[in-house]
Amino acid sequence: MPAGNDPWEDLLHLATSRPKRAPDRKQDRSKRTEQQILNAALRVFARDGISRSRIADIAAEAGISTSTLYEYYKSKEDLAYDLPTSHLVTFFEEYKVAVAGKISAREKLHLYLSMSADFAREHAEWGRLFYLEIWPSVLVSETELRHSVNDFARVVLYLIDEGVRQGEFPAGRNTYETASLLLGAVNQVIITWLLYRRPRNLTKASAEMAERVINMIANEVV
Amino acid sequence: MPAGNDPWEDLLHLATSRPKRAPDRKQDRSKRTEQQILNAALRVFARDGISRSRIADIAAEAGISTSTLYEYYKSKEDLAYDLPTSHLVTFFEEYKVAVAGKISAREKLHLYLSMSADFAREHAEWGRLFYLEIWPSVLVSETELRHSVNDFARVVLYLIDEGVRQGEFPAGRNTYETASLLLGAVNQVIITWLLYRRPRNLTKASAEMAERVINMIANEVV
DNA sequence: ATTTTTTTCGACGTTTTATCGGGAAAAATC
DNA sequence: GATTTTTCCCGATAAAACGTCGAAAAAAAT
Repeated sequence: MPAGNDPWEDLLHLATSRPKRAPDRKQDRSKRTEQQILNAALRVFARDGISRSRIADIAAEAGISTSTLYEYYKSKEDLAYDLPTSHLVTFFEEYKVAVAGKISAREKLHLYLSMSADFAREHAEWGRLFYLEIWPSVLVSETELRHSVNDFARVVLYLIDEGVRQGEFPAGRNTYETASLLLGAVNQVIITWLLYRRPRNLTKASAEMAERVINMIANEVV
Repeated sequence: MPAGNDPWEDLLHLATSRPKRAPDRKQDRSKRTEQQILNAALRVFARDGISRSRIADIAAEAGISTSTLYEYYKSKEDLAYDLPTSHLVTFFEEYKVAVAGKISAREKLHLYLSMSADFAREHAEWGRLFYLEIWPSVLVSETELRHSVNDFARVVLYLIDEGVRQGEFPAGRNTYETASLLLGAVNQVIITWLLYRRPRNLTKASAEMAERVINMIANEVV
């Protein structure tokens, strides 16, 4: 699918087609091994945190030797930063499907924020890795992963702009500031849940928060 | 100073008196060495990130041998998590002084959020360490540092409650949710600045954000 | 069946982390 | 001001984790 005329479609398409640095493996056996590594790494990273995790543990968990793991990833860091991408692509794909029926920017935005929290809840191991270790990391800015991370924020930016254009949100506010407000508020809820499992019902809490903040923005007197 | 009757005073007092796991060093020479270690560690951690930093580098930067460093901290992690505390205490002390004149919860809250951003700007190396590596870390919940981190959020919680009691903010909202909203929004601005140095003027941007969100909360129709 | 390509792994070298005991420097005691 | 005691520092060295390489095993191609 080439770049069309609809910038919204283009944005989502881009987000769902980030190249997963394909290692160009020929045999099926390799694809299985790779999957085993990723699954094992996710478990170990989420359990011990990236810095405390040992390559040997991940390899053992995956049922292979350490040297085989190095055949696939050149370092622990490499593995850690490659890991979140595929999940993130999945999230964008799910969102793409779910958002299809929605018309207003408001609805799209609300869905986006709620779904991101729900995705973190459903994939809690991934969530811990992504929200608590990868996203805030100083080092992301130097990796390929940063494109996916940027896509994540760019969607919010776009939807706010759209909302303003369609008169759903008042004009006259810095879009970046508004995006930070939305993302910051919802992410804070997600992070607290990942760390302390509170509030108990993340789905409800994040949907409420999204609803509340979007309302505030819509009703803001400029 | 013992625990008095003013819960606000007590809260601030607690935050400024978190025990810095004192290694009980007797000689002045040691105090100097310790300070050299902390300074060196801050520089190295901020430059390379915790995981990439090497004990040997920190020791060299501090002008001591690695074994001496181990005399003071039993591991790299230990050092990393001990580092932010003293700065955080300094922040609370500065805030304590600055807030003395303020009466309304709104003013206190605005000052708090603005000052926290400004503090991160003035101590950018510390800021990178604290906001990007320590705070979100899965591991904080197991360290002493978490008390200081909790103090940080507790102040916001308290001030929102106070604002509600005094009629500055509407009642009927979950205080935790409101606190997440405020903290999340302002922290997002700080984090973005630490990572990308944008927006250019953090002082202005964070003050604006604080102002905006506090206004929204004050004018919210429940 | 043989050759070629792909994948895996054990053995080994390197880097980083951490320990330990002896000796120097400072403080305390006389 | 000489001694004893305590505190502090470092070189040598052990332990652990990281990373490499060549050869063997498995799969695919001929």
